[in-house]
Amino acid sequence: MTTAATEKRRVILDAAVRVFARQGFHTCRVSDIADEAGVAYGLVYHYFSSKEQILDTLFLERWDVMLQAIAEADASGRPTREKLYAIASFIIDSYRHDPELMKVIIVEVTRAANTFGLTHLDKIRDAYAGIAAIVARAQADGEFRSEVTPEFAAQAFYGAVEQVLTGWIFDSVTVSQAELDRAKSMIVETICSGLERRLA
Amino acid sequence: MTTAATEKRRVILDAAVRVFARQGFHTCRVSDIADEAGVAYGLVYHYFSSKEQILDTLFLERWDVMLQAIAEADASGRPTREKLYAIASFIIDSYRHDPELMKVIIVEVTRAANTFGLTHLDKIRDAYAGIAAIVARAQADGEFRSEVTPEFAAQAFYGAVEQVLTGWIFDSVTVSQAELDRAKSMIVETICSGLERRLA
Amino acid sequence: MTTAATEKRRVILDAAVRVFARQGFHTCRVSDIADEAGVAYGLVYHYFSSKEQILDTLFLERWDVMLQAIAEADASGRPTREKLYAIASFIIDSYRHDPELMKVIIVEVTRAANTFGLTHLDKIRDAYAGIAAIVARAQADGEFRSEVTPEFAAQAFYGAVEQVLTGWIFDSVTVSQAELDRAKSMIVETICSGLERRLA
Amino acid sequence: MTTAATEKRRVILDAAVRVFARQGFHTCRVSDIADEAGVAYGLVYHYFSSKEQILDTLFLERWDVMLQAIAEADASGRPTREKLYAIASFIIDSYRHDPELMKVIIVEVTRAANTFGLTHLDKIRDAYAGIAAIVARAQADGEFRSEVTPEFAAQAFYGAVEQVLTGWIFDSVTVSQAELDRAKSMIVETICSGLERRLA
DNA sequence: CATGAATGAGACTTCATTCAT
DNA sequence: TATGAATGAAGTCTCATTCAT
Repeated sequence: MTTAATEKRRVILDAAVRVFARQGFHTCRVSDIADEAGVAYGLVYHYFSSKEQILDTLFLERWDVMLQAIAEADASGRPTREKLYAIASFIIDSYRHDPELMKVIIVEVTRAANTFGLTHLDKIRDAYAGIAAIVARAQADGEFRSEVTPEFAAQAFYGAVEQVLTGWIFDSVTVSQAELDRAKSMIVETICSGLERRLA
Repeated sequence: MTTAATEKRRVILDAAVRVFARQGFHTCRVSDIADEAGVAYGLVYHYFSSKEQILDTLFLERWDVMLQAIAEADASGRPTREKLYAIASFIIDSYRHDPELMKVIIVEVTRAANTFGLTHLDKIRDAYAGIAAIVARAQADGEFRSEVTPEFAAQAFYGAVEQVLTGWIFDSVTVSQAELDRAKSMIVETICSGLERRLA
Repeated sequence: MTTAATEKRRVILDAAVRVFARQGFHTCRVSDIADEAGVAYGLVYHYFSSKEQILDTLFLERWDVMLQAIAEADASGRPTREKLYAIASFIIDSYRHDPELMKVIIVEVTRAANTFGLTHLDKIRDAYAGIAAIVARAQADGEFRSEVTPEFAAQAFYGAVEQVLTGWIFDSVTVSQAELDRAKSMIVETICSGLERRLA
Repeated sequence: MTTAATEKRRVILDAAVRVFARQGFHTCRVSDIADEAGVAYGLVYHYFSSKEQILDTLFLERWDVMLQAIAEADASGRPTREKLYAIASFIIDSYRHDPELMKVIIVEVTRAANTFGLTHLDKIRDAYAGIAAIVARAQADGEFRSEVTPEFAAQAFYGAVEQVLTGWIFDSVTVSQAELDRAKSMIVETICSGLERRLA
């Protein structure tokens, strides 16, 4: 595989992000992707075996980076708030860096698990599990109270992040850096305050 | 319109819930709905103008009841925790009462706003706005601190509820009454504790 | 069959004329006719066995009157120009009296013989034959020259009349009485002058 | 677009002529065209956006040639009878050369303007206008008398031609060259004699 | 690697007609 | 006579995928 070949593959993937973001996975045609990429129809099938595999690729590329970010946060010895702040930051910064890709991943994959055939459910749950692990450790350390399960805490945290992103995605307005940072703080502040052990 | 006529319409709607829940809106065929309902193909089009309109009808029927529940919670003079508990209860009890319908509404509508053409975005936002109003009132009363916006608070609350439901939906296991009640408590406890003003 | 029953039948036929004229036979639905007539769907099938039979009825009702007018013109002892003038008059006056009915007969039947399954071809040809008979008699009398066949002469005459009507039908403007009369004269003058024996 | 590609498009068009002529536009299915052409169903939609567009294409291809023939007749300095003879010849020779195509154009388009949505009305009228222009010139030159309008003259002429063709089309017998030529003469002789100024 | 013509199964929707009341 | 709910066959168009060049 030459470099040129690899580049075409990338061109198609990038075009697919724009097309999926604009028209939605189900509504767009493979030819729309080819057109957007400026390549011939058949070339898409040279690099990918199906339309779905393109979405798979886009999702996995990004999600694996996120799983890694969660793992790193967990492994760092920092305070729990900082760990969760790092994760919220990673996701929100991903949105800032490539809002179309995040729109596709959230709208077409994580929020559409049913339609997508439950293919990526395990991968998605890996993220919740990673967050839950951080919470469990905080509970073990007495930092977080144990009245809620780590699984629920992860759902609340991730649910808040995704809900905020979803709002931005469908508002179709550009979000300022300040707003992005404000959101990170609000999420961590609210959820962590809700989870922390209260002093007597 | 006779009673019999109305009943057939209902039979079709109920069948559609089961089919949408089982196969997904995009994947199922109109004939699947007709078969499930035990009526002729064409009768579906006698009562509904398209497959999409069936989903619209199911969503609006239920969502309007929920908007009403939110409005009632807001109007009640009860403490904020109780208001939010009432809302979480309403949604979770809806799930217990008819998990398939809730699956359809969440998976095919509220979490699929893009695919669905943004048709119901305003309706969906009405719910967030109703919750935000409750939070805003609590902040005005000094009960909740003002560091987070009511809009974010609503997103965090609703996001947590939906995330929990989504978990159940894709676990495809029956959830016990105790688990349902536990979830209500955890959601309200976590989010409200996160939002309440702390004593000095 | 009571009078009331007969009247409903007529109401449906009259409604069908308007609907066929407005939407075309192929494009309209039987329900459109029922709606236009203000009767229930099924009643149309009480009086007529099919949509096509309604058109058949409308056509035959009118066409038989025209065949009679042609026969009467032929039987009258008047000069040939007057015979043909009577026929052109009959057709054009039919248009003035009920343009929608004539539109339906011409557009959906006489000019659409193929689509309509050739059902009425013989009836239509009866009209040509009647006109041809008049021409043949004029040729036999030495009034018309014999260089053209009576069949062709009938085609030229009827073709001119229908073409003029078709023009009005698709102009969708109201035609004044003067224009109608002018057309009668032009048709007879042109065709008869073209057919008459020239003096040496 | 390679030559092979273009050829398949032509194959489909030619097959459509046969199918439309045999079964009628409304009665035939797109699959009939594909079968007749010996190509896959979808290929029809690769080259044409709808069944109607196939008919459009067939009509416009031929009609534009006819408009050109009319324009050339008008532009030639020849006597009016020769101009009109050229036009009648063109149309009748078109029928001899490809009776199925002419059947389709006349039955499904020019005589079915209503059904066809009036799409081509302007194009059709261009032909009448071209003939009317020839008549108007003859009137201005004193060759034709001015008692009839050029528009009517064009209708009478074209109406006669189309009526003759329609007769052949529905007779479904092969017409000899002699009959074709005879028809040309009769049309021109009759209409022109009817239009010409008479000597005092 | 690159092209885009060719394939054909599949789904929605329409609507003439029937029939129970 | 009158109603309109119920039926289901039929047809257009879409589009993912394949394949010859």
